[in-house]
Amino acid sequence: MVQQRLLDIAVEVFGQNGLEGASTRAIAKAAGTAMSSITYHYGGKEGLYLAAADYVARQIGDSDSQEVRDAAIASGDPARAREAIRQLVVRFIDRLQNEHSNGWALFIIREQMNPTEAFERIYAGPMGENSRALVELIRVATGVEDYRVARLAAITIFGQVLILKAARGTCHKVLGTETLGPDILADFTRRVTANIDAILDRMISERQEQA
Amino acid sequence: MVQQRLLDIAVEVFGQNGLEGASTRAIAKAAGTAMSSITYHYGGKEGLYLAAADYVARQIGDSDSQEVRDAAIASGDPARAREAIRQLVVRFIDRLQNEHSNGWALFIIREQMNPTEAFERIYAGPMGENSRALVELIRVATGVEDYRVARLAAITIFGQVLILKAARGTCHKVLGTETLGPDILADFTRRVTANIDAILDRMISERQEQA
DNA sequence: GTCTATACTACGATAGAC
DNA sequence: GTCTATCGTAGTATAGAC
Repeated sequence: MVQQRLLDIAVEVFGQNGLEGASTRAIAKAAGTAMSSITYHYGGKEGLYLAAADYVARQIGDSDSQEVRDAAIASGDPARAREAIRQLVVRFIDRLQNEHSNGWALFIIREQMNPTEAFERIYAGPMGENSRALVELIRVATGVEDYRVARLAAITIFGQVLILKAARGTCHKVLGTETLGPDILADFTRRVTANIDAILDRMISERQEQA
Repeated sequence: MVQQRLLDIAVEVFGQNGLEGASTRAIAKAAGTAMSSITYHYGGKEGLYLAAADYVARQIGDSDSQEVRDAAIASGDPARAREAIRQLVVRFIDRLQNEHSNGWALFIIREQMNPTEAFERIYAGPMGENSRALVELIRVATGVEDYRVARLAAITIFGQVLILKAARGTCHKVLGTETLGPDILADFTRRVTANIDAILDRMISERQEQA
């Protein structure tokens, strides 16, 4: 299907070059169609960009772990919540490792530099749900009720994972490797999950001190 | 001076729109000069881009804390190293809060998406020194000798700070605010420094368990 | 629906006046 | 050194054939 091919390639090219850096000619050619089909199907470059954003928003979804998360939140059990956080993060790292991730990951990061309506659409989907779920899981796991505290913690946890894509160059330089192989990524995952454990424990201590 | 104005604006515009998204016409106009002066002084758009990268590389420098770091590393004192890490991170957050930071911060993040020689130049300067210093400080603070462990920890620490700029849109959404005011940033700084303490403690435990 | 033609705009580079 | 004028190229959009 032409539209599907256009979307796949659009996410890739927009993610790599941005809205202005990408050319509709190149996208159409890579999709094996004429440039005017972009106008026909999406009304133009910006329409394709927004459609690509919607497509990305859908791709982020991860129905498997959603049930685990919701159940953990509903249970109110700190141990289950902590395990759900770990699972959420590990799955996210795995998906970032996937070859297809470069497209949508860069698309999202790039979009946040000059936010347009595309980001609103992306965040309106599973990405926003994941964020809110992470905050709730942190509250359950630590007993911290203050939303601001939980939200800030969620951001620092998310940042530890995101840097793999957002500052890939720095990661390569620091690690002294050209590529991030499976062994390094396994160590990285261990580091992040251990960090999360340490942070959650610290938050519990903070809460108890305050009381 | 024309060249200085050109560099300042180039960093801003390239950071916001990227190499291909930016137009030399717009940069020249904002700098109050003719477009051909870019050709004259820098040989063209790419020359200006590289010059802007060098300019960014210089701006990152922070001679004040450099001495503190080097002294802490040389001392071999875990407590001093830990304090130096905290100072390094706090200063970095402060500088990210600065209004001028949007230019160079986005410039660097964007450059890492499609790395060119510009990133090599930036990393060859204070940015690389800071990275290496952070790794060494972590080794001193925790007693961990394995470089890979220290490097991975450095990346996760850096990521917690970087997300403020790399995923600003998500931060705003999660926190439910349009801007990150000083009070939120103060809480954020407290969260990150507490996280670092917790992570370093955890690393020390890991080392002792392994022994 | 899809492609080819073409119109129109904006870009970067360059030449030349001063 | 700095500006104006101009060229060639590449971009998006659009009209019209099929």
